[in-house]
Amino acid sequence: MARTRCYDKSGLKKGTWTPDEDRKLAAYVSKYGCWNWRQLPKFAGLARCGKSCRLRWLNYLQPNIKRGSYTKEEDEIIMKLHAEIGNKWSVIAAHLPGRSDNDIKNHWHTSLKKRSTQEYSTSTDSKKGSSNNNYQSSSRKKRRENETQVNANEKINESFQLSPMQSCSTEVSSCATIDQNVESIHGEREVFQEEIFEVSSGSFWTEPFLVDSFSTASDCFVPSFDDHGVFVSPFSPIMSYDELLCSYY
DNA sequence: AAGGTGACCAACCGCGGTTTT
DNA sequence: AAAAACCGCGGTTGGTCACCT
Repeated sequence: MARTRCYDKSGLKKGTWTPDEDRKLAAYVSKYGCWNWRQLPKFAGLARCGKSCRLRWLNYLQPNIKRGSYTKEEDEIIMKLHAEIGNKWSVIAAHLPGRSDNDIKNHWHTSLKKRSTQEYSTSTDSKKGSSNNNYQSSSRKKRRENETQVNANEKINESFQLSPMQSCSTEVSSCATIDQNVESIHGEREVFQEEIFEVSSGSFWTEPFLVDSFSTASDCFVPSFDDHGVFVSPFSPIMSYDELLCSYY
């Protein structure tokens, strides 16, 4: 499913994340936390925008993220909550541990929405006598045009039924077992040959960024500075490659 | 076998809200 | 108080796979 690689005007990479990028991001966030998404990619050695990093972390690299098919129970919860609160994916996600809002949103659009409209139409079509299935169009473009129309209609309906609810999406920073996530996503464990990332700017970040064995939550990092504004390093001395592998395995 | 279409999913974009300066 | 920076959310797009004709 590789998206074509491309770079935008400012040289930031777009498109599919590579295993290497995942490792860098996972390692960085697990070690230092996400104290500033916009700055993070620079220090993590990634040519990505902060938004992209945040999305990747929240949806795929975060510990305990659940991938794969939805259980019947999960489907029911989504259907029920969606009927109650509409497209509040982050709220719905909060009720489904391990599922990201993006994932739930995709799941809704690809399967639950159809089911939902089918159930709706079976309950009303006995009177109307015709199908309102919007997936009959012959081309993707037409289908999307139809979906846009459906969405507009849904919005009108939702505006009458939405109740205010606070977003409670969790900002992460549990830091365990990131490497397992990366591994499971890419289906392989690659030997790390380039674990030490030299960071180019500033006294703070001239410390090399070391991907170690992905430490625990307590290691999450909040930058601190001394009285002179000089960064106080949380880093331990650089490990040798052998030490690194030992700690990793 | 090849082309068309639907389904799925990863990722980008724009906007609004919140926090910081 | 205002502007800028940042964050999070929801909508949308585009690539790939699988199935059908």
